[in-house]
Amino acid sequence: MKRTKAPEHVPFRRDIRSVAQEAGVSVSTVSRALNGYGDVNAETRRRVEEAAERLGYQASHAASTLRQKKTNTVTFMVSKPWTKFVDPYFLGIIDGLELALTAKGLDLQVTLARDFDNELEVIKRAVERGRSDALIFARTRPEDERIDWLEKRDFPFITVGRTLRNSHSYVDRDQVRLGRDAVKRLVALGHRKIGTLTTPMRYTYSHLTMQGVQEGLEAAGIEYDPDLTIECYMSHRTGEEAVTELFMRGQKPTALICGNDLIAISAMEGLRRLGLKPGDDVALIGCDDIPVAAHVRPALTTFNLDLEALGIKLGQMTAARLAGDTEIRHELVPAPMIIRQSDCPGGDHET
Amino acid sequence: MKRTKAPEHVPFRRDIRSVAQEAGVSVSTVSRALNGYGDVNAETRRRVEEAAERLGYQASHAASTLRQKKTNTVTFMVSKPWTKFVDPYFLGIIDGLELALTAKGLDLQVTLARDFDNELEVIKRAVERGRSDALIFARTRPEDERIDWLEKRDFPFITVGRTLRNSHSYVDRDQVRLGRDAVKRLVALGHRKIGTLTTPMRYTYSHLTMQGVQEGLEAAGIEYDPDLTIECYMSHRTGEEAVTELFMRGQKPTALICGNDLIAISAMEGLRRLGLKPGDDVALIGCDDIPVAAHVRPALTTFNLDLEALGIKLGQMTAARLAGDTEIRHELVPAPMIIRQSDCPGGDHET
DNA sequence: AAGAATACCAAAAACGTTTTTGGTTGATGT
DNA sequence: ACATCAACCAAAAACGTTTTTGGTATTCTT
Repeated sequence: MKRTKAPEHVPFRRDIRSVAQEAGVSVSTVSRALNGYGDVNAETRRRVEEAAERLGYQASHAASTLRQKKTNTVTFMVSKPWTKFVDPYFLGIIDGLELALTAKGLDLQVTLARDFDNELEVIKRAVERGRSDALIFARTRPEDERIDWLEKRDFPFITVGRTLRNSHSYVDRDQVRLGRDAVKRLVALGHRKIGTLTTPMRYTYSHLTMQGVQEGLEAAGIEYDPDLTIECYMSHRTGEEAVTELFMRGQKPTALICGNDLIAISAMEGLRRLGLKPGDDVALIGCDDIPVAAHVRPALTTFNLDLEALGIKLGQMTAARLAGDTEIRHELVPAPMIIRQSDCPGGDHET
Repeated sequence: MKRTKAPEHVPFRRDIRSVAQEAGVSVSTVSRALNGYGDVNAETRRRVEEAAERLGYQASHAASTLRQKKTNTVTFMVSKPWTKFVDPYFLGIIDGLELALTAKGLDLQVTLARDFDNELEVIKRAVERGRSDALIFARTRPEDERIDWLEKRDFPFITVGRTLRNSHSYVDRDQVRLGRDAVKRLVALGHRKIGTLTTPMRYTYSHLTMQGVQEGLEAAGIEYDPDLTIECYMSHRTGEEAVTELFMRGQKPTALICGNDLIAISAMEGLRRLGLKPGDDVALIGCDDIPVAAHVRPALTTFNLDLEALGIKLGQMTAARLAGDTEIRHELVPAPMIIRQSDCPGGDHET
């Protein structure tokens, strides 16, 4: 039992040299064999692969990264304010993303940003330390300093969501159309006084949804009343509080379009507290189709989003970008409406 | 403008040598200054830090890992079957985990396992390629091959949840006590016929909860009837279907203890379909206090779990382990009951 | 059968750090 | 004034790969 300077508890070396020795070839041949380059005999390759298998060898990621100057890793950054409440959204995306990336031999790595200010910090750190080849993040804002920084550095990235300039590749849902569709549906049901409980306006997608809502109202010949719109922050103003505030203003909408499902569900509670029956006295439409939306009473009418498909598209775009595709690409995925029970006819008798 | 062999589009080198040049010191001094070692003048250190800042320099992670033989990174593995339905659980933990780890100068990295079989694969890959110094994962099973493999390799890891042998460090919730408390509460409300909709029995925590339930029943002098227990898989048998099956068996429980909140919420719907009023005809108790639990009608009585606290504990244990603590540690966090409306008195008139 | 082409492979260089080794400078004690 | 010591720092080695360079058998061409 000869241990060639075995360090501490490690039973034996698992570096490329031990594989070379085991297979009876040179180090460089092992590398070529394992990385699938040419110039290596099929028989030799087999021997090398077997030796590697036997030793449980995998090339050190650090060493190979250092040499190749690429990590074969893509980082997805998720911001904390996001995690807390819209969880399925985030997880669905990385599910699809992971699928598409591994298919291309890329690793996915998820990092967290503690808070708003921390986001740029996290990005800088990841990029400057060279921990990944591309970055993906969501919750874009109309003016987004993360994007400014990355563009200046010419570092590959793709976002979920748009900005004002849209000078970069993104994947997004067709929020404008979603807003229009929601209004159209409610108008068709007889509603004229339609309120909106939006997600925070610092995000681009909130603006786009509102744009859709306004377009929908205009198309129906209804004047948009800003007083019927209220911004919700899940941390300190949920749908419940928003509804209360809306009615305290003296507004009596017969229908509410909600920026996400959690807002809608908590708005239901707010309505009940005011003695109104959600889905009966007041129609509600959500936005995300979170898992619980179907199980709530009344079951929530909302918009579906195929998160996995979105993630896959994201992964494919990223892989293409890393393979040399320099084109800036914009992809919109549709958001079909899921009709359940929370939207109801109404409006006429209330006016 | 002299660019010393600038590769491609990169404006200038960002390696340690350029920092050394900028600061007018040697490479080794830069390293010592930046990593906070002694033997470097305060003034010199300041100069170096400024130079690094000016150049936007961060030590290459690959290079420093290669040299130090440690990554200063901890990997949290999340299994896909988990992500889909019990999202907040997962995210809450990594929130706390990240907090504790960054406080100790460690990076958190999250990876996904596509499915059951993939889990070991992912672990092997991460460990063999040396991408992190320690591993954390959840959803432990009574016999867990991931643990066997890691123990054989003597690789540092900590789990969320227990196994049969418990030969390793873990953090867990006191599920047994939770089961007992749930029964105690329902018995106090007058229930005698108590059903259980468990989470999949392949996970240890399901067993522990059931153990608690049985202990609770025994303490109340009620015989445990296996026919009142039914296993739910969120993928193909939700609480709704489980309830249906339970009543089709001829069982008429007056109360249901549910393995998680989503089971409870979908069970409510199942009850309604049978013409029963959840929280009125049949009492329900959930398990996780997911964000929506309070907004559902009837509001769900359930058990809280301070996920962030759990994550923090996890992070601290991991950091200690990496700092040389070889002790095997077991930590249980409490699970206080959150009483809302879904549990109701009953039972007597039904028997 | 000789030269050229091909297939295969070994040796060495390079990637960007950290850490060890050893040396220089300036201050301190006698 | 000399030896000692402390403080600071530069040079070089090492980490484990990948890739380039160059060389040696083997096969192919004529």
